[in-house]
Order: sequence, then structure tokens, then C-alpha cells
Amino acid sequence: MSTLSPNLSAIPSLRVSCSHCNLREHCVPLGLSLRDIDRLEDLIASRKRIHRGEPLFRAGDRFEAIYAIRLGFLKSSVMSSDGREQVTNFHMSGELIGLDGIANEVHSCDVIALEDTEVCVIPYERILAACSEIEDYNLHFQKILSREIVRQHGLMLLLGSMHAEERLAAFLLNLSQRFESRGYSRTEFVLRMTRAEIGSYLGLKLETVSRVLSRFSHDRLIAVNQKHVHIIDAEGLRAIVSGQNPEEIIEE
Amino acid sequence: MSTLSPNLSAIPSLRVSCSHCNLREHCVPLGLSLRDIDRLEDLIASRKRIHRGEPLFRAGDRFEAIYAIRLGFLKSSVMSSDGREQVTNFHMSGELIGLDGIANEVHSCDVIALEDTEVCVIPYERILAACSEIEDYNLHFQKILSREIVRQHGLMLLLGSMHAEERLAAFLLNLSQRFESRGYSRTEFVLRMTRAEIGSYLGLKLETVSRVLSRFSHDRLIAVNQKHVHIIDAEGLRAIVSGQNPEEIIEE
DNA sequence: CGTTTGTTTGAGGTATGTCAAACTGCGTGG
DNA sequence: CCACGCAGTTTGACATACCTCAAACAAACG
Repeated sequence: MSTLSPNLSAIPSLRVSCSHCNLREHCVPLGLSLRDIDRLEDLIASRKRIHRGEPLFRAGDRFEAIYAIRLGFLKSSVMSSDGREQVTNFHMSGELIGLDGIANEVHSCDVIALEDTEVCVIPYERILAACSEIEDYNLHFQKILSREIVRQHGLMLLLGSMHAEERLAAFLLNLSQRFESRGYSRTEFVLRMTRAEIGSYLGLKLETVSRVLSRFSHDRLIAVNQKHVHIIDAEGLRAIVSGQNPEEIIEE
Repeated sequence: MSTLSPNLSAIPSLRVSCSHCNLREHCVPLGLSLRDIDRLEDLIASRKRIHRGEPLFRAGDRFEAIYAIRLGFLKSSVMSSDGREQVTNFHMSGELIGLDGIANEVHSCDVIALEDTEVCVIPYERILAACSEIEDYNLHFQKILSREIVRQHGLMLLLGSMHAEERLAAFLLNLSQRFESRGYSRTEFVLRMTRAEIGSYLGLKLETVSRVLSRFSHDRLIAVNQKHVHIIDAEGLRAIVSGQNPEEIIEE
């Protein structure tokens, strides 16, 4: 792996332009020079489509590549020995998947597409090669890994010490922020996952998720219609996250 | 940072021998050649002692180094904006601390010594230098980061879907296994942390921790005397973790 | 030895889980 | 195109695991 896939440009349909990809700021957060960004394109071996409901990979699969989401929506989950599932993350465009596989050369979680999805396949050897060939790519990739660690700290805080309402409020605000940073509306979006999957992610049962969403809806913080969510009072949600549960409005 | 601290060997008291360190298999899990292990010693700038109760670093501190624990015991914790603390990990000898800081060049959690502790200070620039200079060190360090991600997945499973008894049983078995792999007894050890800290880590209140430990003690799974724990029936604990709650023994 | 910090245990409350039933929207096939 | 079935959601009634508050106890610490 001394040169980076010199032959790929021969296959135009597979050739990807990172420098023109509007997801660039997500995959390549560091201030790389344009010249280096061009070289990043060589990391990508191919693209892959996954249909709704299908796995990108499963726990136990051999780890070979990191995936960058071009478009779509997926969930990661781990299973306990006795079959309980815990959703560990929801992924949207621009995010990287598969970092867990580096540890043992085997994936430790399932990743399932929640809608039809397309990913860039980045063979891990190429990432290692880039680390030694591209100035600063080392630091760049370590930051990506570290960022995931920090993200999970936040999730542990949520799971370990927040109430159902706080968890849901934090969840909605997080989604909102991520949609916004991708150019979508931060106030209206569609939940790609079921109530049960939200519940698993937040350490709650689906009935609790449903009830809390109904309560938010009743309190005019959001409007929910099935999967469609409209955030009406983001400030109110933020207040809930930080425990500022305001005096309850007297029920009529 | 092209050469690795050539002047440090002039300070014998600070000179550390990784190759003779009995924690080597923890800090250096990869099968590095002896020659490379020798070079690892150059990573360490100094050692640092932290007294019980004192911080190694705090959230917001500038990130400069990774720390390898030579001996002692510490906790990591994150705080929510409204002051709730979540313990995210307990650390013992041979483990690396500070990986969270890579992401933003600032630490995102507090690390406090729970007993007098001594750590090796490994400036992060030296790690980056090693990544480009030592064959395979790149992969090695990325594995360390990925392993932390995988570990946290397990913790999320615990926090999101396990009962108090299962959490405690998993916690005790995890400690037991880590003590054993360091050459200590896997059946008798001292808890360095308070019930409140265990509770924070496991998403429980200290009273619940205390009650569950008492129940385990009553059921002859363990013997507890304050901080001292004796694991009597590891198999029984394992059964609890995997949800195999056996028919309750009739209370006398 | 008194004070502080941590632990245990009890009584009672509550948030969330469990079980169940009705409802909705969607896709499939008649 | 309608009807059917299915997967997902909502809502209610009830159960319970865990939390809260409180008091007594134990250990550690100056």
C-alpha cells in the first residue's frame, strides 16, 4: 500500500470527489489543504448501497473498512449475551461508521440501515497508509476516534443520570442540531427510527417514549404526527435538559 | 519533534524502563519488537504523583499528554451543565488516561485519584511522533482508542438495559477480572471508590448500591465488609449478569 | 475523643415498566 | 381500488424497581 489506488480513476462511476462533496466538512473536519483533500479521494475504494432494513455489517464480521455515509440513515447496536439490544448510535450523512472494528479486527456491533443508504467504503489499510503519507492525517484520524469517545461520555451522562423527559429533550435537540448542520430544517424533520429504537438508545421502553412525546406535544414544545416532528419551543426543551423543569402548567 | 527526547537519559531518576515494567502488557498490548519497546521508553517525559483526592486534570484543562498509570487508582467523570456528575470510568495500573483530550485539545472530563497514584506522563506530540517513526505504532494507538469505544458500548448496554443487580454483578466481575490480570486476587479486593461513586458509574443511587451488595452478601454470592469484597460465587454473579435470575431462595 | 465522611437499613413515594387493547398508516394482493 | 394484515403507535390501568428522606451506625481522621 505505498501508492494510493492509482487505478481507480479508470472507473469514472466509482470515482468520488471529496473536494466537491458537500459533506466534506463532516468527513474532513480538520483544516486540510486542498491538495490533501484531493488525496483523500483516493482513500475511497467504492461506494455501497444498503437497502432499508439491511445490515452494513454485523457484530463478528471481519473489520476491513471504515464507511462514510453519503446519504441515508443507520443505527448501531450491541447485543448482550442474553439477547437484549442496545442502540448505541444513529448515523446520518457525513458521519463515519465502523471505528469499533479497529480494536479487534472484528466489528463489535451491528449497523443497520433505517432507510436506503449509500456509503463510501474506505479500506482501513488506506487509512493507515494515509496516516503515514499525508501530513497531519494521523492527528486528524485520532481526533475522529477521540471525538467518538467524548460523544459517548455525553451519552453515559444521559443514560446514567437523566430522567425520561430530559433524555427525550436532549435527543430531539441533538437531532435538530445535526439536521441543521446538514442544511435541513432544525425545526421540522422525520424520525427514521421507531419508538422502540429511540427507547433502546435512551434506555427507555417504547411506551415511555411515546408518552413523553405526547406530553411534550400537549405542552406545546413540539408537534408530533407519527414520525414527523416539529420543534415548536427549542428553548423549552433546552430548559428541560438542564433540569429547569418550570412550574407545571395546571392541567385543564 | 523529529528525534525523541534524546536528553532525558541524562536524568536517571526520571528514566523509565518500559521493557522491564511489569505493566508492559497493559500499556503495550501489541506484539511490538523488543527494539521498538525500548523506543517507547523515550515517549515518557516524566512521572507524576497525585495524592488521594487530587485531580490529575480537570475538564477544560488544556490537553497535553496521555498518562499511563504505574500504580494507584483513579476515576473519570463528566459533569452536566446543571452539576450532575457521571463517573465514566475507574482506572487502574497499566491503563491509559486522557484519550478524550485529543478531540478538542482540551480535556472533557475530570480525573481524580482515589488513592495515591503515580503515572507516566506521555506528551501527546511524542505519541504523534512515534506514530510516524515507529512501524505499527499508528495501528497500535488507534487500537487503544478503538478499544475504549468498544468498552463504552458495553457500558451503554449496562446503563441502558440492565437491572441494578445485573449492573452490580457485572461491575464486580469486571473488577475481579482486572485485578486478576494484574496478578492480584480475583476473589478478594478492596473497593477504592465510595458507594456513591459506584452508583454514579452504574446509574444508581448509593443506597441502591448498598442494598444490592447486602442482598448479594445475604445470598452468599459475596462477602462485604465496607470496602473489602470477597467474591464467593463468581458463577452465581455471572448468572445474574446474563439475566438467569435463578428461582429465589425462600427467605428464612 | 469528637467530628466528619461514608455506609446501612427502613418506610414510603414515584417514575418508569408491564400488560393489554384500540388505533393508524402502509404495503400487498385479491 | 379496496380490503386485509401487519408493524408501529397511542393510551390506560396497574405493578414494581428504584429513588427519596431519614435515622442510626461505623470507620477514618485530625
